[in-house]
Amino acid sequence: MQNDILHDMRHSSEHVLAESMYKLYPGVKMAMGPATDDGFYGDFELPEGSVISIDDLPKIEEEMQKIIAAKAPIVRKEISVDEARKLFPDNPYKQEWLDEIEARGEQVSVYWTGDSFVDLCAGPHVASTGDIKAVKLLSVAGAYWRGNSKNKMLTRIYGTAFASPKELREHLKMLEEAEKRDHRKIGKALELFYFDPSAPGAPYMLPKGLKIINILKDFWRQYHERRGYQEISAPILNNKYLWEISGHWDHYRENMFLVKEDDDTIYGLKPMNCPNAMVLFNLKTRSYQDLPLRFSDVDTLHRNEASGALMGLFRVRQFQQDDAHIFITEDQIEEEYKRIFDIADYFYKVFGIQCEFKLSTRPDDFMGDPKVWDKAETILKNILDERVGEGNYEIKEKDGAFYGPKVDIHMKDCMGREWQTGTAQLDFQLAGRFGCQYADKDGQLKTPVVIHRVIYGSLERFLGILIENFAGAFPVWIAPVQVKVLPVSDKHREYAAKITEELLDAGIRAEMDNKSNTIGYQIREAHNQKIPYAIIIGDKEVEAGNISVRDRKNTQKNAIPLADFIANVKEINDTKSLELWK
RNA sequence: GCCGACUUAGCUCAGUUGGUAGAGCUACUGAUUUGUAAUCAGUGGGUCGGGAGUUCGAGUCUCUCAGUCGGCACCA
Repeated sequence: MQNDILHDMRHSSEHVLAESMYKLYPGVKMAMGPATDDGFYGDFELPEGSVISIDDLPKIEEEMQKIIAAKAPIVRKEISVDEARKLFPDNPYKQEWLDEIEARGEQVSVYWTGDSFVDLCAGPHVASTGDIKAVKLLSVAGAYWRGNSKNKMLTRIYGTAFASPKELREHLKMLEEAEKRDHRKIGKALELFYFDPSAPGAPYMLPKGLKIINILKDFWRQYHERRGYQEISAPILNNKYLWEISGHWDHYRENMFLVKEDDDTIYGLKPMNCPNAMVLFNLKTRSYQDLPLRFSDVDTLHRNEASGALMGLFRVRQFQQDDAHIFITEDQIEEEYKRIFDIADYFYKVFGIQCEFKLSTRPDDFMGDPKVWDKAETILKNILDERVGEGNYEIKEKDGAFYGPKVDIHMKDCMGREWQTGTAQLDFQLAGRFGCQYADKDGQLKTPVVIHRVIYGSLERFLGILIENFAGAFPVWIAPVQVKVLPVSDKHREYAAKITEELLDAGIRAEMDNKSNTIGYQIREAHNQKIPYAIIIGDKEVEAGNISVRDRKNTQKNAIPLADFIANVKEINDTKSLELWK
């Protein structure tokens, strides 16, 4: 933890919150509550019939301020389990904690706030409630006891605390600013995509949003074809029996959209592309000399995600992955992973977006040969150590899929929430289930290993990430409209139209409005739409036969030849530069 | 799916303790022909997410369904 005192203050704030809750809601049961990276929360079971909403927070905060103003000492006491049990006679949550502490044979510690409040807690804390300098409650949510949906849902109150009111204000201001980058807001303002209540979780792509998706796809396609990937396309609907073979019917059916043709015939909308890639592998007899065999595809997938899980473009029910399934021998794992990392390195460098790598290792319910698993995990670790650096990536122990270990890439949204984008998963099982085989050098038929991999993750989610990272001001090569041509008055329209045509002929995405608005209005619009360049055409430009450019960062270049501008945009575009000028 | 909240013109939002809806922008029309972040005037446009109920009367209260938002759970 970077700042221990801040962390302690937040933890103590949580105790003050709990004490306030006991005062305001007699009968409430405090379950638990920690400090987090940017605040704290407390989970409570409210008395029968009570509800807390965000409107109740000021009242609770007021109570907290009283406790803070009293400068009550916060004191640690180590006591026996029996003593502790007597302190929380009516609280099943604390009793459950105590059961576990007792089972582990650990020392019980409690923290007293003055003599009015006590909580079971390992600490540490600040010395006095007076040390809490600035505290604010932020939101109310539901949360399952111990994170298990089979348990009772508790009421969680989120808050944060800072070393000074100024820092708290700055933090709140920062949150406010971050919200403006929300891809759902920008997507609406820039007319990129739309969600209709008739299709929850399934985005409509508007012309500009689709333009971006297509640019991402073109880039992906071109880059992968050059690196030995062969693109395929496969059915969206497959008969149930295919999903039985793949195992999805047993393990993923509740997340699949099913289509019933008649009582005996059920089809499933594909939630993943893998089974179809297996079908195509089996189309003919494969040789070891065919491997690695790389099938890529961007088919549309459907997953019936829980309604509460949906979130803009980040969590959808219909999406496209920049998918690929690579068939390899066990000996080719290292080499192929390196190739995938080469691609991933380049992609993420191009977009200039921060990402984090995570390695997920063998779970308890794994399938296959543990020796093969160990070898594969070692290979992945070594590659990550080399590429990302030892300690610079997270190892999620036992978090791999039952069929193989995986490397995931995560990116953050405007509010700091993490989303998985890329992933490269080893699969020792699927090819076997489909009876995929290749003839090896020795003439023996062997089952290939499969790598499932995506770089963007889903195009929809990646678009969301791009929007939030650039706040809608996309790099030139991605911008749906790169240049807006603005005539000062109607008499300049003819020349402006000619300029627009020349830009379009040069392969630059340019447009001009048919409406006659003042130049000030047009500049404001172009700026609000985050269009990289606005070309201004007035008397001077018509006379001199040149153009004036104002970019979205308000850099102005007057009276420059159109050819020079075209050359600039082309170079910025071709090099995928994040700058506006070369 | 679970907990809480929200859903008013194309968009962003106002609508006091229930008495049959307002603003700005957009759109349309007219005038203006404009030199760097919104030219002026006029005209349209909602029955207040859907349904049911309470009431003499509901955008405003209750129930229900849907969607959305913040979390939780889920995330092959």
